Amino acid sequence: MSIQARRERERAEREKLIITAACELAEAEGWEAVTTRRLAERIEYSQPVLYSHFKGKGAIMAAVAVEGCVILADELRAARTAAPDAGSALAAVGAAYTAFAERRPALYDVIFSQNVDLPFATPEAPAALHAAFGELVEGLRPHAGDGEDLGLLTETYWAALHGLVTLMRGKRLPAEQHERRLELLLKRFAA
Amino acid sequence: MSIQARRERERAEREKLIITAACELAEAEGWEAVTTRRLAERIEYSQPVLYSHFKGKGAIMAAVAVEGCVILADELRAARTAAPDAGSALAAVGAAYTAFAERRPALYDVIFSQNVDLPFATPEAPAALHAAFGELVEGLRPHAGDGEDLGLLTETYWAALHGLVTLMRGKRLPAEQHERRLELLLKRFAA
DNA sequence: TCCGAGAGCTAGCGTTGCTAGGAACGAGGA
DNA sequence: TCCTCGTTCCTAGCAACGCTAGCTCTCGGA
Repeated sequence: MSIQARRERERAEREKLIITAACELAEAEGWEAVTTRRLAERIEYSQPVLYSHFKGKGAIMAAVAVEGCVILADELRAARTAAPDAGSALAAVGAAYTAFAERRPALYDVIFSQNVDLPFATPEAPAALHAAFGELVEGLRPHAGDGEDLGLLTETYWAALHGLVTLMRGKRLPAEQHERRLELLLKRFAA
Repeated sequence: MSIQARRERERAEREKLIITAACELAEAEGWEAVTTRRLAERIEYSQPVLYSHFKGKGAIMAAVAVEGCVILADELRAARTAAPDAGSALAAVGAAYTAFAERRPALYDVIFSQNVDLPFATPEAPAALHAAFGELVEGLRPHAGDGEDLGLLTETYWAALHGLVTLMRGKRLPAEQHERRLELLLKRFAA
């Protein structure tokens, strides 16, 4: 029985190892550099071992995405609660969001841009993702107009942040004016 | 001399053929289905012929993107000039933009999401892309506040549209509420 | 009629994600 | 103590990918 337990524990540890290795590799060299062979080499096991833990590369990316949601939610909450007043919380959360995207692009991409077979716009989505969205909701709550759906308003604000971030990372928008665009966006959403 | 001319004409036609084949294939089955082998089969030439026209698959995608910019610019201009008044032009352009993204997702992706080695946020960017951006600028002009940079405001509005579109296509936002989110965005940008 | 340039083909390289099949290890029973 | 059987993990390989080397064959020009 305890042998079984040890095996399961070791297996869980190795699974964690795969996820962190994939995350590190992606952040260091981008997702296109994350191949199953390099990943296997990094965890010092053979390639097929990955497939005994995950259905495929996509499932590994999904696992990294779930971990990433936790980090993002933490950072957004920290930013919001550290804001001096409710009025500046929106700006704080927005800045934290784009900072996360800039600082951890691979993590951001796998959560919000890549196709990773995870439930998103449903209750089954990762709890941390709902938590992250909740931080945006709280940031916007004081600025929702009468009769405005707070959830929809948050989705729209979130989409704007996402657009700024992805267009910038894809070189469609010059990075140097990012702060001023963020400022403009805030002015439009702070009613 | 005329032989030379005929050859160059045929070559140009074949190049066009490659681009339209890539575009059609991408729109029918997505860019991941566009392989050099399938493309070659489709144009009824062997694979290496593609490389005598384009440096690689990326260059083919870039060519498709340039074509796509022309279509997008046309549709945005049509929407804006058909708007009854300057006040509704912003809504018209925004709706036309997201409609384009929804109707021609492969084209939209290659222009705005994929990595395609094209100059974007510079004067060397495709002229049609500047034209498309110009339509957004004109839509926003009546709504720019005093001291607001119209260019930056347009970039921000554009980013918001882009975010709505990409999050929806990536299943991060439910499609059914799209119209209401667009409405909310418009209300915030129509000063 | 012959030659040479060039266009386009076949074949193949290295890499990708993923899988089949066998070897080796280790727990449990005789 | 030894055998057996199940599990774990590795070697090897498949099909498909982007891309390229090198040969063939056509065809315009002398």
